Amino acid sequence: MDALSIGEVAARSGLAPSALRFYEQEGLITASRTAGGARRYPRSVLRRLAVVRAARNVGLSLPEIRAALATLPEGRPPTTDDWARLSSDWRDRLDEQIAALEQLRDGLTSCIGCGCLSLDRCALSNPGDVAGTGGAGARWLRPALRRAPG
Amino acid sequence: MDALSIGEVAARSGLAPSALRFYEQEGLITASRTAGGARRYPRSVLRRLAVVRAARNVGLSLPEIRAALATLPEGRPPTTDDWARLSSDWRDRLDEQIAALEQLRDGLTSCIGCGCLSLDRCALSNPGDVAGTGGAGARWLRPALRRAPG
DNA sequence: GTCTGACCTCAAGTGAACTTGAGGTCAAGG
DNA sequence: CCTTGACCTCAAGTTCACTTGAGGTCAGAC
Repeated sequence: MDALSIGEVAARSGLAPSALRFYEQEGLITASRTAGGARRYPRSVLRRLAVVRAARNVGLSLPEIRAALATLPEGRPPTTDDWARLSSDWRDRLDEQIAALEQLRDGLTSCIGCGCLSLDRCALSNPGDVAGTGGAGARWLRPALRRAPG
Repeated sequence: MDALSIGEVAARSGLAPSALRFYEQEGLITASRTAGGARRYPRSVLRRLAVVRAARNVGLSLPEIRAALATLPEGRPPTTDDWARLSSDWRDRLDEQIAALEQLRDGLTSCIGCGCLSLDRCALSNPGDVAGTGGAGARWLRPALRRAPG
């Protein structure tokens, strides 16, 4: 009654079963097992997944989310205080992202029609630096928004 | 005098030589060759690369940028009108991204402390849907901002 | 004449966040 | 008993925007 199968959690959360297994592997959620080896999730996993999704939307990576979740109690839903702390951190992040985009947009607006696009000085080509990357692979900054389930 | 080597273009644009070769391969820029086979770029490539960077900052993919560049004259710098058209399109994109982030932030703000995070109704978990993905691989929405060169 | 540095090509690797596929188990229904 | 469906594991594939590495060419300085 209180134990959900992976299929049920997938349906209710909008995540694919493969994503749920992956999240477990990454330490974002946990599951008990039936005698046969099938995963059983407590209902609270849905709320936890909602938190994960919110964090992803804010632009956190899975390791960062894991760290944030580690500050929450594993077994029971987060208290009002827990949630207030996390969500206020995330709001700050969003504010930063919005500010960066606005800066870029304003630079763009002031550039329209001027053809000024010079490498060192145009606000468009050189938005306020936001983060460094380093290493190989695709290097982009935080994604703005991710899709929510249908 | 008017022909730049790949090393010079890399230094002036802040892009790695490998990135310049890659962009050429992807059809974003072109280069002539010396007798020995080394690339020679006209000075205008710097402006073109600035446009590419601006477009990346706005969140366009390389194929999208290629399409946008295809509407510009290849040999000479874009006219004021060309640039006005592109940059106004991009500004609209930025406006959309900003609006989506603000919606998310406002949902987050209204959620702080309420612990309401319910799967179907919370604005945080379900921001206004912005785009669909589909297919395999990493699926995130447009990155917010990319770093400019030092 | 050889060394150095800048350049070349082509194939394969990188990171993130998952998905896909192959091959197998388990419980319930007919 | 056999099939169907839901589940399991583990390895490999996917996208994007590049980087890295191996192996080679070429021009100028010493």
